[in-house]
Amino acid sequence: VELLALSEYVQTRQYKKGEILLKEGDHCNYIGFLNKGCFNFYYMKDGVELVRGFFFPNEFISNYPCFLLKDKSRFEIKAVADSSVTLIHRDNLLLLTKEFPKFQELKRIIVESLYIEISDKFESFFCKTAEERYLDFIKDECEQKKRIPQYVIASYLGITPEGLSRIKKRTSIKKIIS
Amino acid sequence: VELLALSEYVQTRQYKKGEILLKEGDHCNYIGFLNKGCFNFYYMKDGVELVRGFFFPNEFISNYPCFLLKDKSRFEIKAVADSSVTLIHRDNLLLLTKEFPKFQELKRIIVESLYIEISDKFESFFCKTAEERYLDFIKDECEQKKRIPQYVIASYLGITPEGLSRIKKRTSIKKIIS
DNA sequence: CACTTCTCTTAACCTAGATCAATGATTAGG
DNA sequence: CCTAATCATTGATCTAGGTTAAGAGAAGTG
Repeated sequence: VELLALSEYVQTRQYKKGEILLKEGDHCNYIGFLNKGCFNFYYMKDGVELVRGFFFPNEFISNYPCFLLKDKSRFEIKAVADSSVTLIHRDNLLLLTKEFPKFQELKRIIVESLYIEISDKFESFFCKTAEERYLDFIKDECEQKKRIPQYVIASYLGITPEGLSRIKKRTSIKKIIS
Repeated sequence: VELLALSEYVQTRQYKKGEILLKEGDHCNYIGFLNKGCFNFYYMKDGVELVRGFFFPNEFISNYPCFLLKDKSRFEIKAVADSSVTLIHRDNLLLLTKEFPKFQELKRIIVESLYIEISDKFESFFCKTAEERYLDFIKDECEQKKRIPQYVIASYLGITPEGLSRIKKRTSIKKIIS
C-alpha cells in the first residue's frame, strides 16, 4: 500500500555526466534516491572544486541540513556519470509522513547515517595519511568507483592528482615486493 | 514556570581539572550545560589523546548521538580547567519535553548546532593549513582559551606541540614585519 | 624551600605531499 | 578517422610539519 502511494509522490529523472543536481546557493527542496550512476558533492574554494564525498546507487542524495532548514546550500552535487535518480519534494515527503508514520523512521535514519558518515570521514582525515585513505577508498572497488576520474578521487582524498599518481606508483611497488 | 520545573529535574556538579565527565565505552545518559570552566573531547588512538574540540561556558556538553541512541561513546570528555556543570538525565529530559513541548525545540537546536559545528570543522581541516586554523582559533581569544595548555591546542589543530611552537614563532615574526 | 614532574621552546634532520613544467595517454567531437 | 581537449603520469624543486633530542621554564608536592 505504501509503495503505491509512494509512486504518486515521486518522479524519476535522468542526469547526464557533468549535470548539476544542486547548485551552490540554491535551496535543496528534494531528496533523491540514486538508482544508477554516481554523483559527487564538493564546495567551491577559490574556483576549485573541493570534493567531499560521493553518492553511490541505493543511497540518498541531498544536502539534508539544507533540506530540513530550507537553507541555501554551500556545496554542489554533480553527476560524475550518467545517472538515474528518484526525487521526492519536501512537501510530498511531509504529506507522506503524515499519512504513513512509517516514513518518520526514514528521516531519522537519514540524519543518523549522515552524522556517522561525516564523523568517520573527519576521523579518517584527522589521523590517516593520504595513502591510507586511498587504500581505504579502493578496498571495495565497485564498478562505479572505477569510472571516477583520478583528479576527482585526488580531491576527495585531499591531495593533488600528482600526489595520487605518486601514491599509486608507491603502493604498486610495495605490492610487488611483498 | 518552566524554570521552576527545570530546577527539579537537574543537578549541578563541580569538576576538577583533569576529571573525566564521559569515558570511552560508557553510555552518555546526561546532557550538561557548562556554567564555568572548560572541557575538551578527544578519542584515544594508540594511547594518544586526539583532541577534536572544546566546550566553553554556555554550551551544551554531551556526546549527543550516543545520548540519543543509547550507544557507547567512542570519545571522552575531560575538564581542562576547574568547572561547574548543570546536568540533566535522559529520563528527566523526556519527562520535561512531555510536560513542556517547548523543550522539544531544544533538542532540535542541539542536533543542528552539532551538525553545523562538525561540518565547519571538517571544512577548516580539509582546506586550511595548521597556521590558518591556529589564527582562527586565537581570533576570539577568551579567558578560557588562554588557560588551555599548548599541547592540547596543538592536538586540536592536528599538529604536534613542536609544530605549534614553530607556527607561533613564525606568526609573531610576521606581525612585527607588517 | 628544594625536587621532581610537566610543559614549552629550539634546533637538526626527515618525509609527505605541493607546485611547476613537460610529456604521454584517453576521450570526445567534427 | 583525425584533431583537440582533457586526463594521467613523471621529474625537479620546495615547504609544512613530523620526529628526535635537548634544554629552559613553570608548577605541583613533600
